[in-house]
Amino acid sequence: MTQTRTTRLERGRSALGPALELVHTGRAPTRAVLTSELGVTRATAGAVAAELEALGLITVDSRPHASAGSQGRPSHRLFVNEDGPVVLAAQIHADGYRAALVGLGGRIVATTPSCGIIPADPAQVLAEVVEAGAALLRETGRRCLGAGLAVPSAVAEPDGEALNPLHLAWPSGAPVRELFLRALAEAGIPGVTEKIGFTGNDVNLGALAEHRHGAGRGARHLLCVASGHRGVGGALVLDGRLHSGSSGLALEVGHLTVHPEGAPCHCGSRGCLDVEADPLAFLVAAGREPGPEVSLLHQAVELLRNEYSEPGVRTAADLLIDRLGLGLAGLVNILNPDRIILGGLHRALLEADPERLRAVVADRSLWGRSGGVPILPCSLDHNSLVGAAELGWQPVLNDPLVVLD
Amino acid sequence: MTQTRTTRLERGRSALGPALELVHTGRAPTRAVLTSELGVTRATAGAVAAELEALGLITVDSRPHASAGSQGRPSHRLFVNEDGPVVLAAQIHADGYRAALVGLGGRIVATTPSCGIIPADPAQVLAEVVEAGAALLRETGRRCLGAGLAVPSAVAEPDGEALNPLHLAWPSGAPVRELFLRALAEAGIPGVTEKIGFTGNDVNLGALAEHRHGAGRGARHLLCVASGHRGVGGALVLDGRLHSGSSGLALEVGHLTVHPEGAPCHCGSRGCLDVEADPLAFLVAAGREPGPEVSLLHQAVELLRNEYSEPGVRTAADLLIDRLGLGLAGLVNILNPDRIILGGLHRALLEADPERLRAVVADRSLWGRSGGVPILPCSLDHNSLVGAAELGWQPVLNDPLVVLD
DNA sequence: CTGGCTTTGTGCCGACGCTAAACAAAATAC
DNA sequence: GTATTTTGTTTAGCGTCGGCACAAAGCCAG
Repeated sequence: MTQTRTTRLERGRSALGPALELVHTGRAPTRAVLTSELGVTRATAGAVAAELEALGLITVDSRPHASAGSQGRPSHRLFVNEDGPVVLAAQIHADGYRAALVGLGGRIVATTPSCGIIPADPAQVLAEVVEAGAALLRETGRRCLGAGLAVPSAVAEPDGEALNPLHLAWPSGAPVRELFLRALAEAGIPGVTEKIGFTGNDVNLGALAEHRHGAGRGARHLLCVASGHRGVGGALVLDGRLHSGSSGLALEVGHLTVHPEGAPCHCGSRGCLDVEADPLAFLVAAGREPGPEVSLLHQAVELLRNEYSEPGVRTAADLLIDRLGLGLAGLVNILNPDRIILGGLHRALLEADPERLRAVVADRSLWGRSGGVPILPCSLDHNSLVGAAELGWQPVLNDPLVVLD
Repeated sequence: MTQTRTTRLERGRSALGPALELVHTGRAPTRAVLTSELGVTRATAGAVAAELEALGLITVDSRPHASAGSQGRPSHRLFVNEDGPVVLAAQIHADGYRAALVGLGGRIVATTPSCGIIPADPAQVLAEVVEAGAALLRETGRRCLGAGLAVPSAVAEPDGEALNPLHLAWPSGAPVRELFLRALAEAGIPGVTEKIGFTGNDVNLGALAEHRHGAGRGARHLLCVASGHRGVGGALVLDGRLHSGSSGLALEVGHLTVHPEGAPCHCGSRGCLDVEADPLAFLVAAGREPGPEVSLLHQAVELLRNEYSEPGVRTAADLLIDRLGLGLAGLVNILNPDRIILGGLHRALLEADPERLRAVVADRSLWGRSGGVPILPCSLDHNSLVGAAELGWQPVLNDPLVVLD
């Protein structure tokens, strides 16, 4: 119990938020790093750390630990408080929905199994998933500071409507943010009064999670591309902030042309990435009849992992890698990211033949410098869920004193 | 002479920079607006304005002026100081080079005529253009606070090398930023010691200028596309900041596929925007033999403006509008900007048939909401030059107290 | 083991940049 | 002319952070 806090920090915009974000994203393991990262003095960093500890958000390990061999006094280490508050995260996807409690640092504290049936009524789905989350809160007794939701469709800003949720039987334009907030209010979940944030596209939120806690950590301009059930989604994190466009419709990368003579697409064009490099396209290219029992993504990934040695599967994979590479090269020319992360089927394609994909991207993007961008598989389980939690954490990261209510 | 400044503001990060930027971009005509835009109290806004006035950067008109009919005490109006310091702006383009002095607010105070010959040695060109700028400084007796340079090629970060300057006889990889800084030092221009900024791609800088002073003012996500001599350039301003990618190569939009069966491009693909919608493509489509006397851009724009009624010209224009629209639609799907500004030949195409272009973009981008993005012609003369000046102004906008040296 | 050296953490004081609140000024509304 | 609205200024005060001195805790040299 360190009660020796002397400089009382009061509510307002101070270094508290940035400091918490550094610990949250694992970039501030000690007070010393906090000092240099924030650009403040040791005195300030110490006071900020003490305040965050007093708020119950972080813990400090004062015991001497095996130091890294450098001389000088060893630092005390800072951790997010594993037993601290959580946010409620919810995800709707093609195979079902899932609720979880996520702590600082992006750690999933508790989760429900994925429920496999999606009712056609968005309000009912959201009420069910929020109730599942509320049950987790009751079981664990954790304090809840916010909530976030990931949906498998574009989310129109500023009102948060789900546009063209192709994988679900939902109507286009369903006001998911409003329905989610209403469900939270009905379930008595606190900390969700604000009208901003809280709902986002799953690929976007997965990208945000990867940037903060996964393979995208440290990237300045991060591009994520992932194929789920049908179609291809993209997301872009610029200087730590999600770019979702002026109305939430950015990175609709599914309609890049990657095969001019290719299959027709519902958008009216031909050979779009959406129809040339998604799970269905892979199964068809490999000559398999897609079955209805499990998701197309699951079938495609299993086929790729288990039967890659078969020539037909290998050929289909090469074809999709080439198409995907062409699309990524186009994005590289436009966005010039310093890292690319792939999810879903595209992750499996990358892992099947990393060199082929990298070569295609480097070959078709301008100048080797830009073409040499690292391409990595995503590294988090349930990254959309963790990303949804980031939405709920954001007010706390902006001003940790909101914890005091 | 208002000497009644009481609250002395000292060097450091205060509201001075944001306040100056608001006046600079014309978004703070009065102290009252400054108060609300900065989110500070009237007392602070007043002190900040007084300090900026004392620094010689802005002027205050205390005389009563014809108020806008609203009740309450009329505001005093704030202006950038027309007789204040300037920055040296330089531009290299296909037709020559030009130097200018640019004040706050993006106003061109003095400019040289465009010199029509570009020597093959970058160092010599930059020495000449800087010397022309130095001569302007001597003539006008203005104080110089910085400098900026616009070049017609991608500029690789972080070192500032010109990549593939197709329009010039320069070698690719010429270290233009270093050469520019050296020329400035030789000419004794002050305020250019820092190693960051100061050199950028002309379309990027034009976009920045349009965002701050022209048709892009107020846009949150601004996309600019322009065709100059050959090829097509793009630029993106996000939340007021230029996105030039992780290595300065973003928005190389010239290789979007807009005509799958189109002409081969040096990038290895076919039907790229670069070869389908630039001035040469237009002249060829209209059945004209491009002459060597003036620039291709000039020939194309003149043809479009003077002979639009001729069927062949009209048909060629429609063709290019369709190609350009396809490329813009692809960009809209990826970037979801809230405004698009066109320059060069594309501006002329827009003005020739605005409805056709808007219809193509709306038709080929997803969802009307995203497709309804406003498309405007650029509105500044010499926007690249003004944008280059913005690079020079940036340190002053970050901390106006640098004026004190 | 002892005495430097280096790095980290803390207590104290002051300064800077802002807010809050009262007051003053200049216009319109009635 | 008086009330109301909006803008600008003055004064007091507070919060956050920098500067500095000092203490603590580990290496390293002898």
